[in-house]
Amino acid sequence: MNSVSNFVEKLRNSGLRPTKQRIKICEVLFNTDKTFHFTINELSKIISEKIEEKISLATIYNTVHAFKREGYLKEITINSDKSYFDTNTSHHHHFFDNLTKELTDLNDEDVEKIQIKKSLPGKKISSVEILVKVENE
Amino acid sequence: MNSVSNFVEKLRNSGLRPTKQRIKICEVLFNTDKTFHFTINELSKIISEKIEEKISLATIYNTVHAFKREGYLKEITINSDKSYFDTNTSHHHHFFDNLTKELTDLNDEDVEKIQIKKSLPGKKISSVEILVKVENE
DNA sequence: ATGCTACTTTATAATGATTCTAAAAAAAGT
DNA sequence: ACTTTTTTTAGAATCATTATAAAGTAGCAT
Ligand SMILES: [Mn+2]
Ligand SMILES: [Mn+2]
Ligand SMILES: [Zn+2]
Ligand SMILES: [Zn+2]
Repeated sequence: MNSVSNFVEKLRNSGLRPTKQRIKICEVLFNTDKTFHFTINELSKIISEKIEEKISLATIYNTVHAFKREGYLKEITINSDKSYFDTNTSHHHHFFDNLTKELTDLNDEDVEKIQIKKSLPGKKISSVEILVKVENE
Repeated sequence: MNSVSNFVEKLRNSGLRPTKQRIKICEVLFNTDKTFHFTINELSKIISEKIEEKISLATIYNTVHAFKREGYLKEITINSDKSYFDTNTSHHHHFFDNLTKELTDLNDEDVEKIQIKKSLPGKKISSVEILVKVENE
């Protein structure tokens, strides 16, 4: 489904030249039918496991941030400890299990339409995101 | 409204003895009718401006975290850059203006009841929080 | 293809928030 | 007053992230 030409397009759109390292990063991020959540460190580990040559952290940070800027990745903020990224770029929400530290998608359709009855003068809403924290029953 | 005896109670409930430094921190946090949002660094600055003697960062961190643990403060996570705390401990949501970095309360009553139509097996919801990002009109 | 230039990668250093440490100070207990 | 426990504090350690600057590579024009 996602092939090198697709990665090249994503990189170019993000203002990045398609280098060997960046293509490798794309393979990990986009060469799957399932979307997933990751931290930069996890991504770095996945890359070093799957790939013979190592990619420096600086390159990974730069590439991930460029993709985020362009909208090919979303950043999810749960707590101040860690920054999570998401390859699911559709508008959606999250469950977070504080015990297992697991993030689960909560699709927009799975939430009754949210009505905000307050507004701020001179401001308009640019996004509404819900974080549902869960615990064991 | 909030006086020293009230601060002493909050400290004791949080497992802390009422020392001079901790009472000063309470005065900044709780000796006001308005609730507010702050970062630890901002709190540290406010304290050093309002008070002759200086309180070490370690003491401020420890005290704030003890209050959070006990529920006298809430932590609000907007992005991974900074950790915000909130003296408003009622269940509520937030507006965040990414330009001004300003946080504004959005009361529970100002949001139409949220219905989550999906559930995770073996898990129950412990909190639902909404973050509304705003931008200039 | 060759060379020129701009972009990229990388190792390493810097930064900044938070936490840890251990010694001095303060408070509590006897 | 003396002893023990708790607290404060300065400074060190840690850890994620960002910056730097030198060496490598890609794109483009000859
Ligand atoms: Mn924290
Ligand atoms: Mn970021
Ligand atoms: Zn997601
Ligand atoms: Zn608030």
